[in-house]
Amino acid sequence: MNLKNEVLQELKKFDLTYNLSDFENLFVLSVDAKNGDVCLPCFMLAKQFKTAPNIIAQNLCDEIAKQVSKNGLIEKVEAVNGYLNIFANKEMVAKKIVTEILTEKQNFGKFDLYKGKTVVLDYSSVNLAKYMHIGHLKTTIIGLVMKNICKQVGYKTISINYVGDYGTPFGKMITAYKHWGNKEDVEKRGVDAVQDLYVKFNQVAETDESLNDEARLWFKKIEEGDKEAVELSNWIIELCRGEVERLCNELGAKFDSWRGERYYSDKMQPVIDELKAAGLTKVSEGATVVDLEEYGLGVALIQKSDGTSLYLTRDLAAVEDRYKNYKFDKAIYVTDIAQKLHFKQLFKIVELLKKPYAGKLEHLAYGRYSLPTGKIASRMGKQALLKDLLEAGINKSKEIMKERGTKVSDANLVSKQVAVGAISFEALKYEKVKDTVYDMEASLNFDGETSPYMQYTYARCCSIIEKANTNINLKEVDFKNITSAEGFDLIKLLNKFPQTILDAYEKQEPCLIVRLLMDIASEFNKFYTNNRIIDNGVVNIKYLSVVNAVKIIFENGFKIVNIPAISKM
RNA sequence: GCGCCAGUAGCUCAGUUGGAUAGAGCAUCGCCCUUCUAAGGCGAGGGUCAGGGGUUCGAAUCCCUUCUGGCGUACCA
Repeated sequence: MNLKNEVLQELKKFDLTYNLSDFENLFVLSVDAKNGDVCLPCFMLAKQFKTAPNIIAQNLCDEIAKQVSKNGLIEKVEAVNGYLNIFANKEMVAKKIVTEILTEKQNFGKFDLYKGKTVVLDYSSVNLAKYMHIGHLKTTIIGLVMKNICKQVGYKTISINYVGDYGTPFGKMITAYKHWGNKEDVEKRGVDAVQDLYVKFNQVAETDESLNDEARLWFKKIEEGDKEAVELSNWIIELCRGEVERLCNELGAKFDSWRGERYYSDKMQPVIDELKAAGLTKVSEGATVVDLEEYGLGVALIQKSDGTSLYLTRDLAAVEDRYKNYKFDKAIYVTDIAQKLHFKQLFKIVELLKKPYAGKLEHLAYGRYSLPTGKIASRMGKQALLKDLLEAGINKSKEIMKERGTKVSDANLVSKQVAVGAISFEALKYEKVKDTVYDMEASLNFDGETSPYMQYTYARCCSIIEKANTNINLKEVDFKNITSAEGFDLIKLLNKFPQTILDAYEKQEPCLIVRLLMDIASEFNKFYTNNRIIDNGVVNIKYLSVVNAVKIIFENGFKIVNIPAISKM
């Protein structure tokens, strides 16, 4: 239910000296339950009516108090410090919210606002020849969760892992292989060996600039279709691909398409021709560029002076292809904030070309990770790898279950679910734009505000419901005299779920959902400590209905934020 | 140099779009398992909201400015 709106509707029935319809947007949900459910700061009214705010609040309070009816939504009003605090009828509100949740179940918090529309999400998109590390976490998880959020508001979603299987990095790989690689070793150790070669390349290239020239030459050969170059790069990619696919699967990131950059290797010429025909290009220092200075976007490079393509060139070809395939209404690119200018340039060029998808492209940019020791980079070697984090999470969880003597049917599955939850949470817990120092130890601390805490709370709900083993007849549920501590505050939090989904969608901010779920977990644990749902074998139906509602919200919410719901842990 | 982003408790972060006494978790120190899962609950200490101006009934939030950090700024992605 929309508590604020319904309170406003109720207020309209009252006969008041001040016409409140002009001030509807001033009403807010109270932050603190002691100040009621909805409140009106009267300071703006004070200005308009040239009367002190506390007097206006008191006048309103007196008028409303005389008119509140026993069966109305508004139960009580108070005037405090220039605020009019409105207390809703707890019994009615609780009943309505719990009924809505238990009736709508998995559809609670679902919308069909964008029904019939398609959104394409480009996320994860990692370089196949390197290990996935903590720096790849946000794109993968935030992308996946944004997809879920888009689905939740009605979109048809297409998820694309636009993998890095092309470009200068592969020129580097071939160069390194030619200098220091050996076939057997690479075939045997796969991505491990490839990663070592990449590190070696960067070490040597620091002092020997000719190595980079060699790499660019190898990339030129790849692009020109040179047999050896193409075969070598394909070979490396196929050896490494499995590792990325496996990890994405483990994390629950499924993709509709794995079409990577390489696919566009022979589809860029039309794009370049089109840009030329539109008179947008010029040749500068031997390279083909689009000058975007007049828009404050610098110069966009389309073709290097050696004739090879760039990321931007491929992105132009890719977006054209995606529009042709999916006729999307919106496309979201989930990357690091460092690529901001790149996407601004891409979007501007698309606009200048007057493409039908101009204005439909969005860049969801997130802040970067660093390590306590400094920058994180694949060329530094194997640091903060996702596979290690996953493994450490599994071990930690197993250890705790062993200590606690928890008996679950499949300890391997549960510990993996805990680890996946912890990894998802790591990527989602803060506002996306924040730069984050990644501390493995801290992310494996399962006490306090963590994903295991939420999962554990959910397991508590399941355990109670199982033990109660009682069907709820909603008509018999009575919230008479319910207090804040008896679940009313908790119920009001549950009611925020649908609006939070919409906020998360509009702001592209998945952490809003995670934070609400965390607040619910915390409030539930208070509720759980203060009230006995089953007392001496007698089930309190009122409380049990709240537990069921909490369970539904967790299930709906967890599914969106990629945290597995575990019924026993 | 220019542009973008950030700066809140020892640490990591919230702060509902300008509202009431700035809140959580971690860490530290206490308390609570013969009753529904202690991965839990309760309590204590901890603050110049980076500094300085301004806007107004009212600012962590908006504007200006300085400082600090990150990123970008033509042949990487």
